[in-house]
Amino acid sequence: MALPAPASQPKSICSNCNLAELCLPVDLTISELQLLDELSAVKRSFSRGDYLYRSGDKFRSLFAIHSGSFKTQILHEDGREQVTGFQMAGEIIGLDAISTDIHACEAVAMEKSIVCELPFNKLEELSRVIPKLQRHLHKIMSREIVRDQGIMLLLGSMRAEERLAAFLLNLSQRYAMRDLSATQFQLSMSRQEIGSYLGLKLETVSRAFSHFQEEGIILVKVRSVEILNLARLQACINSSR
Amino acid sequence: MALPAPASQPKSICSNCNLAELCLPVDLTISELQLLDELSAVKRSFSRGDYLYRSGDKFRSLFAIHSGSFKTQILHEDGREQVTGFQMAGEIIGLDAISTDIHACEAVAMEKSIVCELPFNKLEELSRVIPKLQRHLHKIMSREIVRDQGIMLLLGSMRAEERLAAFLLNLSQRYAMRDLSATQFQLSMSRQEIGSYLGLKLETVSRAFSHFQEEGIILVKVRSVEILNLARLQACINSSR
DNA sequence: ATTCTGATTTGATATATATCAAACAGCCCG
DNA sequence: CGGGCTGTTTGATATATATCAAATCAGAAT
Repeated sequence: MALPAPASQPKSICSNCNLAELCLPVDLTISELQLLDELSAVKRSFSRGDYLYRSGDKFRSLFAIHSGSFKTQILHEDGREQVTGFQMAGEIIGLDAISTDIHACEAVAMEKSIVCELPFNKLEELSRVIPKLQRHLHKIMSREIVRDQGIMLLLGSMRAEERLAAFLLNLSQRYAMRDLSATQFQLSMSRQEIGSYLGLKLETVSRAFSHFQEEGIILVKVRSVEILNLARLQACINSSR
Repeated sequence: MALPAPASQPKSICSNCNLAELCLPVDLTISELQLLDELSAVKRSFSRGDYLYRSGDKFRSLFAIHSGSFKTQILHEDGREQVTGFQMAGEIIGLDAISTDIHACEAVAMEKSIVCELPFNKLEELSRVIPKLQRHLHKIMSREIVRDQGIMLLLGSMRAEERLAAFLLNLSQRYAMRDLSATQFQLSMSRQEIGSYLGLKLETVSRAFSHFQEEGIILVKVRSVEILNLARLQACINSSR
């Protein structure tokens, strides 16, 4: 596969956000839910371009994206930057910071977004008391590891068009999971950002889009994409080198 | 940076292995240590080429590498494979499987190796009782996420020689951490495996080695490497494109 | 020591992607 | 409504890496 896609679904931990199945953690008892309220997650909102956190910031909380979307990126001294992911509603970010208590990357809002702050200390306390929450947290972290390894596969062994196909299919699945159209959507990121994520230059991304359109696989007009033939997009990924 | 290297040190959880500071978890009280013994981690040994687990295997345990080393790799349907890491003594593998209860990648011994099996259920139970262990486990998972993102940066934005330099420096640091020479070591992996890890073909890896040698930065004779000039190797990584 | 096998190095060439450059389109703001 | 800005597309060309091929080397088995 590659970009193995949020395997089942990106359940988050944010109890008081109303994303239903997406955001509520598995099946907890009433008393467990009451405990969860202790998290009393603060909500904060962000506009396009706002930083949720920056590289070097002290770590205190994980963040559940309530609405909108973010990108995470690493900066290298010499100005190079690498987008490491695009996160959408129901997903958790900030996991990288647990390791050193300092944020290793930065998170930038791609559009108007609302985020629940989940103080990590409380999360740890609660997950000592609620085994289901503990397991949930572990799964979320592990899922991130699997996702990252999928991207390593993509970057290490796929060619440009395969990468773009994998990217589009991944978006498609994630939209579907949120009961949005799997075949028609708006991209919230630029060609340049897609390129950074996929390890390609923006011109290469643009050419790959154009080529898919010539082939009748997608319809693309700048930021709006329609997938005409999911199967052929899938097939792209298996063309190997 | 890139390949940010096990930030502080790869402390593991395996209480009854005697790797001293590497393998013992932080500072626990006597009673906590006694609890840890409940893990009663079984030790298993492996020869070069043996599988510790395969993709698709049911997940039960994490594994602490007691001695020797492993590689982990993902297989793609069409035969492509991507080495996702080389792990050495004191490091924990299997984290990717927590997500789905199924191993997402496979782990193969690179040499004679001994491994402590850490049943994950017990680990979760214990970490509910020993907050330090809980935190430790979270840090290990987070460290893996940071490591993976470093590799994404490497694969997404570095050229061949930079990648090899980053790889050698990462090995160097990890050997140093284990009180082995930071400048002279044997590679346990082939050019082909290095290539897979770095997203390059084996010939490209070989040429990069040769070029570093011509430049007087390293001395390389097939599997044995001596770094003559750490600073210049560092400098390679910042040459950007 | 000798042969065999697979890994590594090195060279010649092909190819995918980057780079440079220009035209074009969408959009904000006066 | 018309600049001007920024992002996108497209073309021409350069370049890094892959591919193909052959020679060499190292280590294992005999």
